[in-house]
Amino acid sequence: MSEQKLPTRAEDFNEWYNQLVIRAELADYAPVRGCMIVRPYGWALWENIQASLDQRFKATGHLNAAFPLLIPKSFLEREASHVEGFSPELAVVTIGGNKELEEPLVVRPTSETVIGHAYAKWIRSYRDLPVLINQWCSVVRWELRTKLFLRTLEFFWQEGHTAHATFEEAEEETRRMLEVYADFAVHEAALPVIPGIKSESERFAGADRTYSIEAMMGDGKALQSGTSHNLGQNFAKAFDIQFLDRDGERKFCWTTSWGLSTRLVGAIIMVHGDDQGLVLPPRLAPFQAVIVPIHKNDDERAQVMEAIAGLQRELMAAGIRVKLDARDGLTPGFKFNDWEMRGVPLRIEVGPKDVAKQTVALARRDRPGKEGKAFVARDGVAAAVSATLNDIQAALLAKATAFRDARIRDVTTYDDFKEAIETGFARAWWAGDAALERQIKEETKATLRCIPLEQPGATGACFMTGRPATTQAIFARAY
RNA sequence: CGGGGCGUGGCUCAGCCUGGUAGAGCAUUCGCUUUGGGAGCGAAGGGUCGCAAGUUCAAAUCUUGCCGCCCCGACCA
Repeated sequence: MSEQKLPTRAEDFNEWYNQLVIRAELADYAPVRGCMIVRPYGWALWENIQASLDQRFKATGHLNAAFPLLIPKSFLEREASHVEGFSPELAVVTIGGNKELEEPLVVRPTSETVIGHAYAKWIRSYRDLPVLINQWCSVVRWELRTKLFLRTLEFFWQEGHTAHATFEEAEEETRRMLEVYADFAVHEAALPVIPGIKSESERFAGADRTYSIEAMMGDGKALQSGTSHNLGQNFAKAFDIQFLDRDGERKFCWTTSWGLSTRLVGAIIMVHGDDQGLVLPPRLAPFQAVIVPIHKNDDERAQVMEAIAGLQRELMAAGIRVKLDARDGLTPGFKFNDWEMRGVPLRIEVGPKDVAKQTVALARRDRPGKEGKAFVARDGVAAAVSATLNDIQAALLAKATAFRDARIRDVTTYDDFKEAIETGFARAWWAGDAALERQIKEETKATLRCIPLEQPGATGACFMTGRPATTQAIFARAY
């Protein structure tokens, strides 16, 4: 339950976020630094994200499996850049059953290695390929600075791991899953995202190519919201994943991995939330509509609750996730604020006047105050609710897209660039290298988020080097 | 690891400077009145003051050490 106002986003975006996560009851701090307890409301949101993604994974031919939490430390060391990338943030188990272990075990920071080990055993022939497996799990990375949902020591995600006979197939898979993420982000989470490829310096440790979807948060900063890696033959060589091809030759597989985490919950909060609290996209909201009964005495209460019972049945039958707030002793006003904090897309008020007039009041979360409130006929209300939820879903995407586009600036000079990243993304022709990226980062805190897949097609002069460039890149400060 | 802040009922905090019976608001429980935008009154329960040592007749308060958490920076999904 929430009793006071949040800081506004303009006042202190960071504090707004921290308080909102706690007060909307999405998550809480755990007894261990940097760890998070995902509360039922937050988990319900994650479950909807899972269901929606899982269905897409299955539709593209993937199966779920479960690989172990503990991995021999030596596994991590087999792929040179992988160990270099992850060793600083490993949690290592050295004692088991009171005895020092012969070989330390790491708590998985990601599962390429242990899955690579399994694939080496399972894959014999080109007929075994492709292998398309996903797992839902949590992983641990010993981060220095943490923040609920965005960066915690343990986080929940899915990681897909596939093996293919050719580079082209692996690349196709990598791009397909990036497309799945983008489609999910746009159509389910109402997050406009920019799919693109990472520069060498931002690449996953052990990948040949890393793709990501980048979203703009409500403060103009970027959040990498899903990644897809073409691992080439790096892990196949490290774990000896070979197959006998049609031509009778033994060859190394081409593997991919792709992941999307509970960080996406953070994206939803920071993109759609407003000064009243959370705003959830209807397609993912644990409750799409909340019914608030209004009554002054027992008579009214009986009437109203009876009307609501029928209403609730009808909405549920129409497939709408509806919550009845029958809590005693709280005023309607309190409940309005409470559910606004928790981001329920649509509020349905039912009072004595509604019962008498055969109406209900619908209040849209995305349009505060009277503007978003409408009285509709009780008859056919399920259709009206469904239509309104669709409207809200579309409105959230449109609003977020407009916000983002207004804050992407095409820049041609470093000065313009510095100005652009104060409020959003800078887009520019780019022909620089890793050293220049590092310099830009040191001077401005902005990083190369991605080189968007969608390019204007022309050429231009790199905004830093002046050299001819064939692609534009997106730069921003990022979470 | 650097900088900042904070540890006192479930939560937010006051009290500490200047040592002397542990406080407030919110929450909880009960009662009555309320209920279309964060209700009111009355009563009640609830605290090893982060841990340890020291100073003192006496420590939430002073001293020293330790631990933990949050925020900002470097590193990262």
